[in-house]
Parts: sequence; C-alpha cells; structure tokens
Amino acid sequence: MSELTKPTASHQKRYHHGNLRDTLIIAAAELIEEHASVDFAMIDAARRAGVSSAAPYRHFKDKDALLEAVSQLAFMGLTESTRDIAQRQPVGSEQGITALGRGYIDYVTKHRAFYDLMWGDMGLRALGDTDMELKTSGFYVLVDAVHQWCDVHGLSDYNAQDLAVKLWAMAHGLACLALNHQLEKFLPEVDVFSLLDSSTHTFLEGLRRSPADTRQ
Amino acid sequence: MSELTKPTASHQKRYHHGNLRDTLIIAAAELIEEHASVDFAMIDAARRAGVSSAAPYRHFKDKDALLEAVSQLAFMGLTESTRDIAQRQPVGSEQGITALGRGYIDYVTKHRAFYDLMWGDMGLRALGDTDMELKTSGFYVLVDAVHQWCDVHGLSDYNAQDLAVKLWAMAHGLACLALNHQLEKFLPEVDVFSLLDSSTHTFLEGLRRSPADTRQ
DNA sequence: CTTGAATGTAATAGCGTATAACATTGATGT
DNA sequence: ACATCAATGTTATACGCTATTACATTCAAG
Repeated sequence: MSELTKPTASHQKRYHHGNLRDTLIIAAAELIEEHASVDFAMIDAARRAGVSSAAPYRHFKDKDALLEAVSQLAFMGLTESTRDIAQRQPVGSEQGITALGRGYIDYVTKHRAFYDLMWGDMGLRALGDTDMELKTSGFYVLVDAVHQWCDVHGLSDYNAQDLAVKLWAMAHGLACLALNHQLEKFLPEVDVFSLLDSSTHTFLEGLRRSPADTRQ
Repeated sequence: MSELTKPTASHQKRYHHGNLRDTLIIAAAELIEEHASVDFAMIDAARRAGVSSAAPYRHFKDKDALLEAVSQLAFMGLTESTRDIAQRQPVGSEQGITALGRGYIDYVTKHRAFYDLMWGDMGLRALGDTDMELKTSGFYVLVDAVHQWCDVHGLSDYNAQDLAVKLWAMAHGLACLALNHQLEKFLPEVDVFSLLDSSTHTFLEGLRRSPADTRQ
C-alpha cells in the first residue's frame, strides 16, 4: 500500500480516511487487474479502502465515474511507457516506429482489462474535454517518430498524422486479435511482435517505393 | 416478427411457446441492437417473447449462453456478407481484397454491439469447438482472395494465411478506432474506408516491391 | 468555540440473475 | 384411447450489486 493510499495517521482507524478518492482508484485498478475484468463490486473497492459501501459515492457519482478515473491511470501508464520507449530509439529509424508498436502491444497485452477500459465501452462513454490531452498525448509520440522517419527518408510529402493513424491501427488490430486468441488460432507458430515487425516493414516499404502520385 | 419466432398457432396464447429458443435469440439480438449494448435484462427478452422471466433458463443455462447464441448469429451474418462480397469481385485483384476489408468495417460499424459480442469478452469466453468453424469461415474467404492476389502477381512464395491475418488486423484496427471515435479526433476529414483503401494499397505495394529475402 | 461543509456510516429501495417448487402440455408405448 | 414421463412453462423468492436517504463525525473558518 503506497503512502498515497494510507489514511493520514497509520495503523489507527479514524472516522475520516484522508485520501479515500485516490485509495479507491488504486483499489479499483487492483481489482480490475486481478479479475481481468471491470466487473468488480463497488463494495469490494470500499472494503479494500477500509470504508463502508456508501463512502465511495461521496467521491464518485457512480461506478462509471470511478472506472473513468481508472482509465485515466491506464492512459497515463501507456503514455509514460510510450515516451520511455521513444526516447531510447534512434531518430527517424524504422526501429523507432516498430518499437512503439511493440510497446503498445506489450502494454495492452499485459493489462487486458485496461485495454477494455480504454477502448471498450468506457473509453468514449465518459470523454471529458479535460481528459482529452491525457488520452491523446501518447499518439503524438508516434506522430513524431513517423515524421522523423519521413524526413530521414526524404518523404516529407506524406502526412505524418495520417500514417501514424494507419500504423496505430495495425498495432491496435494485431493486439486485439492477439488478446482474443485469434492469432494462435490461425498462425500458431508466429508471435504477435514478429507479425507487427514484418507488417510495419512491408507498410513502410510500400511507402518508400510507391509512386509519388499516391501521396497527399 | 418472422415465422420462426411465432408460436405454433397464431394470435392464440398457448402455455407452450413452440419456438422459444429461437425467439429469445432474436429478441436478445434486437435488444442488443436497440441498446447498442449487451446490458439488456433477461426479463425483457422474455417479455418480448411473451413468456415469464424464468422461462429462458429452460433453454439457456445463463445469460452468457444466450449471448453466445446471439454471437453465433453475428458471425453468421458477417460470414454471409463476406461471401456475398467476395463473389462479386474480380479474382486476384487488389479491389477484391479491399472490398472485403470495407465489408468487414461496414458490418462491425453498423452492428456495434455485435462487434463487442464477437471480439469483446464474449468471443473467447464461450468458445465451443462446434462453433469454431462458424466463427472462422469468414476469415478463409479473405485467405482465398489473398492467395489469388499472390498468384496473379507472381508472389506465390508468400504465405497467404499470414498476409490475410495482417490485412485482417489492419481492417480490424481501423474499425476499432472508428468505433471509438479516434479517427474523427485525429483525422476529422478522412473516412475510414478511404483509410483502409490507402492502407491496404500501401501494404500490397510493399509486398510487390519488397526484396524476396523478406518472404517466407 | 460555534457552526457549516465535507466526509463517513447504517439502513434500505430497487433492479437483475438465477433457482426452486409447482403446473401444463406433448409424445410415446400399450 | 389412456397412462405416464419428459419437456417446457409459471409463480415466488433468494441473493448480489448499485445507489440513495437519513443520520453521525470531523475539519476548518470566523
């Protein structure tokens, strides 16, 4: 239990928790990870925080609001991981792009329930303007990498944002198929990361060798 | 109400429904479409079929079992639509491949809740061996189209199944991003079908022009 | 030290799933 | 035709989860 999640005075039961909101978010995130599903009970999150079943409703309008808060955690984690990866890749390289895709797949694969939270019913249901930047900043890391790749390869006439969306869709699609055990069904020998690598490579190869009239 | 869903004698209330199982599947599918969500109440499906709240449990162990039956409907619809489309495309053409992708995106976009049912928690949860063929036969239509494209372009050294998975992932990813309103956020001017076309084109171009040493 | 806002508790309404006990019907064998 | 049993339907109800209400405690501002 992190310092953030503790009541203000340790080991002593006080009437007021002190950090209930944050504690509930953490508790919910843990329960989601453990169950690999968002079908946890509010009362369990409350119990884990050491409060009554009604207490959470002082901090969150309903369960969706709590889930929305957890999804922000998920997006923060994804963005942070994405930035870390981008930082360590050679500028403008194909590897710089595939590494981001690998990181994306790795993240959502290891956090199945977060994936559901980010791209399932939730992601769009509670889409506050405030959260917009939080939820999109990871994408722009990819846009930068694509932009640099285009520059390095003398393909500045391509729209980096358009290409980034396409590359994102590739990684997203592969991740989704992997999560649903479709890959092991149709390509039992192949792992998702090598699929991403070759898929990305073919796509970038297509960009480099395609006639200019197909560009924007 | 189709013939299938009617009690055996019309307009007369009988104790036994006669086709309750099928009627419930249709009713559930309708409710799912209407709510754009699988969060309908069993009792509503029962009411729509004109039976009591407990009757459905004579035909389905639990709600998941009913949802699984609906997901089979969804897969059947997808497969049928895919076959229809494949039939009307020139053999071995790029268009023959993009048309399948377009059809896929069109189908899941118009049946958002079916998409969740097929690829959300459900799809894998109740994955009976019997249903396997039902759920995979659509994919092999794509494999055929890809195989033909490879033949026409003298690229028979490629593994059609591998390529089909990659193309599927592309369409699947784009569909998912479109469903979650990510495309309109990052590329407000562009529609998902043109993205699929250019994405697919670039990929196939990469295959044709890529050095042979990257092939299997 | 008073007072009100914030935050907690206990009790409970309300909805949804699922089961149990009972009722009705259709099908089968003699 | 008729007895009988399995299939299929009904009513009543237990249980779990969400969310609200009325009340309790604490913090913080004047």
